[in-house]
Amino acid sequence: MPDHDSTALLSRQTKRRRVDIGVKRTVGTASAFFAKARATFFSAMNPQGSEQDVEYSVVQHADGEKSNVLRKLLKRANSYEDAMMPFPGATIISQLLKNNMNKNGGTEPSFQASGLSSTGSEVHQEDVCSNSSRDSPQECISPFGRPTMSQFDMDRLCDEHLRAKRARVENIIRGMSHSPSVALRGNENEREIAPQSVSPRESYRENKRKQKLPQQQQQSFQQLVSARKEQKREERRQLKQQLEDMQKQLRQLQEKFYQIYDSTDSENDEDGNLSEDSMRSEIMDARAGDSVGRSDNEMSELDPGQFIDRARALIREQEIAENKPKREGPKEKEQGPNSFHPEGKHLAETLKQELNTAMSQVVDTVVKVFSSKPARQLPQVFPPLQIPQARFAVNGENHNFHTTNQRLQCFGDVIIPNPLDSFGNVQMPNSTDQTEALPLVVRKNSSDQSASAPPPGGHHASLHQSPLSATTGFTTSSFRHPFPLPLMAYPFQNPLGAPSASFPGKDRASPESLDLTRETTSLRTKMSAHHMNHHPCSPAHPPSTAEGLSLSLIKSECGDLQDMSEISPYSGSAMQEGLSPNHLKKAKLMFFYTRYPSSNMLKTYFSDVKHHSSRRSPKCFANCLYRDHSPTNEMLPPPWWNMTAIRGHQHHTTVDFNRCITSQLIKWFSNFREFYYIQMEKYARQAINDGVTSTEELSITRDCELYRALNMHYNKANDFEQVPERFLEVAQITLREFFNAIIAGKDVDPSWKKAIYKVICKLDSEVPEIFKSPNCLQELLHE
DNA sequence: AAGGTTCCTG
DNA sequence: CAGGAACCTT
Repeated sequence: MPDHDSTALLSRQTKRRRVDIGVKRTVGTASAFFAKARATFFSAMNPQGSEQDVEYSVVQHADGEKSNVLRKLLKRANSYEDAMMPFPGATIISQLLKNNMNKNGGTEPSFQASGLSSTGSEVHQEDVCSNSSRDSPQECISPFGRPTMSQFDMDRLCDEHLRAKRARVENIIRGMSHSPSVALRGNENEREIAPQSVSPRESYRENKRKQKLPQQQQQSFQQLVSARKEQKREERRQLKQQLEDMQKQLRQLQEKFYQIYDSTDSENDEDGNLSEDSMRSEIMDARAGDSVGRSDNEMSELDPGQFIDRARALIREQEIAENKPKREGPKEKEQGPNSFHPEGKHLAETLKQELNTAMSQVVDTVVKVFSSKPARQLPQVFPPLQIPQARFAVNGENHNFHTTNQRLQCFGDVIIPNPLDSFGNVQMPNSTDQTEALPLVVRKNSSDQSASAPPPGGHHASLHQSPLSATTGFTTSSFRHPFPLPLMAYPFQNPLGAPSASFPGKDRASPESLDLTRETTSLRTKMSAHHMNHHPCSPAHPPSTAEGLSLSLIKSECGDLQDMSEISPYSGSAMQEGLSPNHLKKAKLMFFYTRYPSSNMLKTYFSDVKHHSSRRSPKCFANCLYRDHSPTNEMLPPPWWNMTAIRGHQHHTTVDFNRCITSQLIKWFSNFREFYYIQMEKYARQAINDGVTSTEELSITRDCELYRALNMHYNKANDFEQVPERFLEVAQITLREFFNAIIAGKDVDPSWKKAIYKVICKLDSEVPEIFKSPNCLQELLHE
């Protein structure tokens, strides 16, 4: 119970001028570094970044133009020449931006036309902003406002966005390059951005927050990042080498291709061959380095389902195009190529084979490079690489989606052009050049869900239809695969995923997913900590892998059978090993009686919860453990404080889990109060705005708006019909307190609400005995 | 030091 | 709703 003694309260009110009021505390070193690392990785690791820029017609427009994967590959060969050759000594970033400029130049300021832009630029922008501070947007903007001695100054066509992008990217890089060996930029621009203007306000804020630990983390992060960078450079060299070889091959193929196409072209001009015309123009476009922002836009705005459909259509079209380069009638389709252009068909076959072989090599090599790297190298900064592969496996197993051929085509046609499109957020940052097929995998699932009925009896079906009573089949299989849950959970807005990894875009808003959000998110806790209890590391994880996994990943990826079986809507009769959604519901109903339950009270009323286990997230658990065992009593564990540490201290878990589960209940009530008071303040102010002058006019009835809002929150299904009258009284008192305080102008005091809290906490009423029963929910809701 | 509370953020 | 940080009380 909070101390609401008046003197103490006074001192609290005066002393506790919280420095964090209205202040965004972004000492989130981990996330900042993660973001930086992501950015750097992208720019440094990705010569393909330039490829993105020059990879144009990912998907053809709706005007009927035929698509041809081969053409794109050929164009990419051109692109490499365009991108790499003219700037042998330029930095990657410079090339990247140069390409952007070329593409955007002269036309509209199409922000989305470039590979770095569309979603990518947003990512970068976000990163930079969050690196500094969200409260001072000037910091993000300031570099651009200054006169920049850009090496592209001469180019009048360069618009603001491009300079901004450049500055942002380089700003990120600068932040990363603590090691002198990584000099990714060196022109005058950096010097201008370099002195990071730290506003007094921000430095004040920064000083207020603890810095010790972030520094610790920074050091290890820096070491890891720089080590990683070296590896990446080496890999990049190798990959570049390969790509150059590929370029040569492709160029040769391209020449052959042109010859054939030109000959057939001249023979068939009378047909007004669309595909050939468009192809020629496309080639011209590619050579001119024009922007094809439109197709990029189309891509980025495609639904996952549409995306897949598009990709498939492309594949079909490509095959058709290759089978009948002459655009025969349907009847002659079969024999046409043979009879009229056996040579053409032969060449097409040869080209296909060679391309497939070449692409296979590239894919294999890339995958091999990454799979050979142990995930533990960069546990925190770079999440493990096994994930994409696991997803591959799951995908191949469940859907048999990609033949090698198709995968190659996806690789070449869809993914490479924009690896950081809207799905870039989902993927592991370090997998940009390796997990190309991932977006398709994920989208495949989503498209299955959204576009068509769920596969009968499939995992999706069971989870989708009855997520709270999932079958054993689901859970066992989920246990077999280390990382199935995000895939499974995708239809629910990836509820099990890390918050930062939510899928952007339209596919989030299906009604079902909205309905399920609340439940599923509350399941997150269950799905995680418990797994650690019984399967500290699933057998599929060698220890090194588990260590490499960030806690959040483990949290989101692991589930197990008991978790799922306990999610039954009417559980609560059996001894729970943690807090279930029903406990949440119960707690909410209890809030109608008590706003400030003591921890002892919570323990007695949630006696059916085994307090030796916890649904608390592994991270919390880890933090608890760390707090207990840290010599310095730091509140947060360093990066190395991970699964190993947890496993090493399993015997301490009883106490820790106990504490954690209680504090989770406490946290729930804290959250309830927060909502409650926010509503009160809101309605009090609204009443004032509505001209209410006397508290007498403020009353709370069961059909007033405020009550409905509260009831909606704590009794969503409205299946608890015994909301006590006392709650209405307390709510009315609270509302009037807020009203009076605001009228009196007390809300200028930062801690003006404390006085109200003091009043309200005395108004708790006794919680009925029935709430002590493990079956209280049934009894309460079904009488 | 530990537990609890609030504020803020995602 | 959870995580995290700061602050308060005991």
